[in-house]
Amino acid sequence: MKKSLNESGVKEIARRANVSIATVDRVIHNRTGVSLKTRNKISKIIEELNYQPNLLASRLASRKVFTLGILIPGVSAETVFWEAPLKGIQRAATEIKQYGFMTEIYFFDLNDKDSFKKQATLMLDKQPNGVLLSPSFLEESIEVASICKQLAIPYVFIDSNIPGQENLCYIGPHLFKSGYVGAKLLTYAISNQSKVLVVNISKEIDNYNYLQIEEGFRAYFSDHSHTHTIVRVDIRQTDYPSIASSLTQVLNTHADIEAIFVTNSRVFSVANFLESRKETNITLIGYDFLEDNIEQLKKGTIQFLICHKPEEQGYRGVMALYQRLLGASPVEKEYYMPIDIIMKENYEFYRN
Amino acid sequence: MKKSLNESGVKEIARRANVSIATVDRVIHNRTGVSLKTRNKISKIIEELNYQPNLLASRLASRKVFTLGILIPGVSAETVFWEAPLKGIQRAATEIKQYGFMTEIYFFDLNDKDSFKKQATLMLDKQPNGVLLSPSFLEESIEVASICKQLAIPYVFIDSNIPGQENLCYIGPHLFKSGYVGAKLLTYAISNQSKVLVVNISKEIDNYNYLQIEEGFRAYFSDHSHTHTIVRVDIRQTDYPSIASSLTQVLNTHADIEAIFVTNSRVFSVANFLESRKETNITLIGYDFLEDNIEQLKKGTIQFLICHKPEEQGYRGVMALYQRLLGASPVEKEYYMPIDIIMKENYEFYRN
DNA sequence: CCTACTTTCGGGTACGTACCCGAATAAGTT
DNA sequence: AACTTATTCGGGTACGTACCCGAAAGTAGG
Repeated sequence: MKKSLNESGVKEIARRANVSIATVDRVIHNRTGVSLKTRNKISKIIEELNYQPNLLASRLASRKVFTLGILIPGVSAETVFWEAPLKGIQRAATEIKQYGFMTEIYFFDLNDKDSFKKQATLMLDKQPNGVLLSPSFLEESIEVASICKQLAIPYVFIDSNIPGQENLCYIGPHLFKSGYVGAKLLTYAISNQSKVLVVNISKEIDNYNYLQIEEGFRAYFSDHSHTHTIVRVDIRQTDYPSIASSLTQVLNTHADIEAIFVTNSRVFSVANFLESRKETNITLIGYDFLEDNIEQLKKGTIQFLICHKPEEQGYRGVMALYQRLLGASPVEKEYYMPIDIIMKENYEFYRN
Repeated sequence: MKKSLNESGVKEIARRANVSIATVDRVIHNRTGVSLKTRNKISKIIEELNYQPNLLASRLASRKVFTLGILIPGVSAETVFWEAPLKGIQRAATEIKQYGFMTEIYFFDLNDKDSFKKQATLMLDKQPNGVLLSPSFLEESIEVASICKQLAIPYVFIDSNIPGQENLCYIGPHLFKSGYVGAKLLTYAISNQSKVLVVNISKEIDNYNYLQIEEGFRAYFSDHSHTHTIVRVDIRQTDYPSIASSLTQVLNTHADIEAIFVTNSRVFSVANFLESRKETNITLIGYDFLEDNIEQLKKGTIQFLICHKPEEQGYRGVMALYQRLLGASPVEKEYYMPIDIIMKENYEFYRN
């Protein structure tokens, strides 16, 4: 079994144009040193042959190493979520390593703007060939973006987006629609004219995300001539005692709450709370495929989890840069992740 | 930016073992012509260095061409479903083409056992290096499997499985659980003690699949001390008039049906029927992300679609063979697809 | 017309692996 | 011991592209 003779390829182009391989190569990489006349002739032949460079040979021959800078939140007890994107990033990293891609990951603290700035500087100082970041802090992220733009470094946002930037692409959820779906799921479990509670647990940060989700959530009710009452509570401390005390207060004031929608992955805390209070009649919906959440899903304390494939976000983010730098195929500007619905009955087959 | 000097690689191994590159190569591909002593020495060094061959160089240098034989149902008005796996297969095919993989697709008629046999023979006569098939016909598929086994050709099942075969892997849904999920979704929309209808529309074939789904569906109700009545109907003709007449009859006999569960992708026909009858109070659930189904989902005639990522099934099926033949990484024996839930509110982000 | 410099181009080697061919050595035979 | 045959091994080229280096051709200034 032999490979079919390669009819296209630099060699063939060179033959047809009566020039050397080196000259063809110059045209392909539009380097200098080719007269306009030959350049045109060669370009035309390339066009005709619909030449596709052999990526294998190309990467093998090239001594160039591409460096990718990744800027994401570090994983802590409070940010378990970021385990998944990290895993995806690492998977992509090993995959493209043999193609000469080096990946450097910089972790920042989600509770500390300065750490973001610091890590960003560290990253950019290395002048990477591509950047992937989670734009958790609006202003600071825009600054990173503008520096990248200046240095002609393509950059990709994951998990949350900043519209209007010239990023290579965004890979993450459509938060508004996601909240919308959450509301829809809620309505399956509650009666008319009932009271629902929206819970946001986070340390003031990243409530940019939160706002869009809640907006979508509320939009569903207003789109469907709602007869429900929406109560909301913000919990700024992420430790369990704080959460418990806040929730106790709310549930005491509103004894008739039928359902709770938690806007991020900390649903399990709320679930723990409900469990301890032996509240079995409250429907609970939240976000993300975390171990703690799945545990409560299995027990039935949580009814639905919404998930946006965080691991795939990380993976695709890296691969988008890879594609771009190799120029293999164009990159979609906005890659919205599916809004996946996870229940007790289908969680075991879910791929994060 | 230069690539870091390659510390591992055949050259380094050869240097350390005091042999030539050719000899190292012989050991790596366990070819003959190496004395046991040198073979062991080299093996040990390979172990120590944790040598990973450079796939790029390997594929480039190899003149070998791998052929993959694909055996799946052809796409027709009745089997639109198979568009998706086909698309995935083609995507994978173009991706691995530059690595020297040729893909040949053989289509058979889902209503014609003989066409399956015929296409299978055509495929196997070419002695492909790997086989991907949808084992739609039990006996005939087992025969294909045994021939492959004999010829030492790895083979992969997609969409439905035949347990106990020595296939490289299975890629597809867990049908029982899928039916289970369907039942769960139904219960969100119906009242207690109501009557539900299970509809199976297919020409006698592939009811192997159907049985598992219905089993799961029923299991949910019995697991949850059901108070529901389940009516079922088999429709052996897939044209609309036949479906309409069957359904008319059923709905006339059972006027109090609250929900319908269709066991495959032909839900849209049922939806059309309900629409024409102006039945807006019946909950409808079915399978697959087809254009016709989405249309009815948007209109609200269908409440839920369950989907198992058919396109990804095709893609992954091919890639499993690719991985195996290149020996890059081991292949999971059973790759169950997620059981995805699609509603009006999240369909636009779904990736098939 | 000669020298100095710029532009345009081709030869050739390298990337890491696959594999052919023939040489050297070992084993067996008369 | 001489010769045949089998076994073991190394040299070297090829895969398709990248890129270095130096040669040839063209341009300008005197």
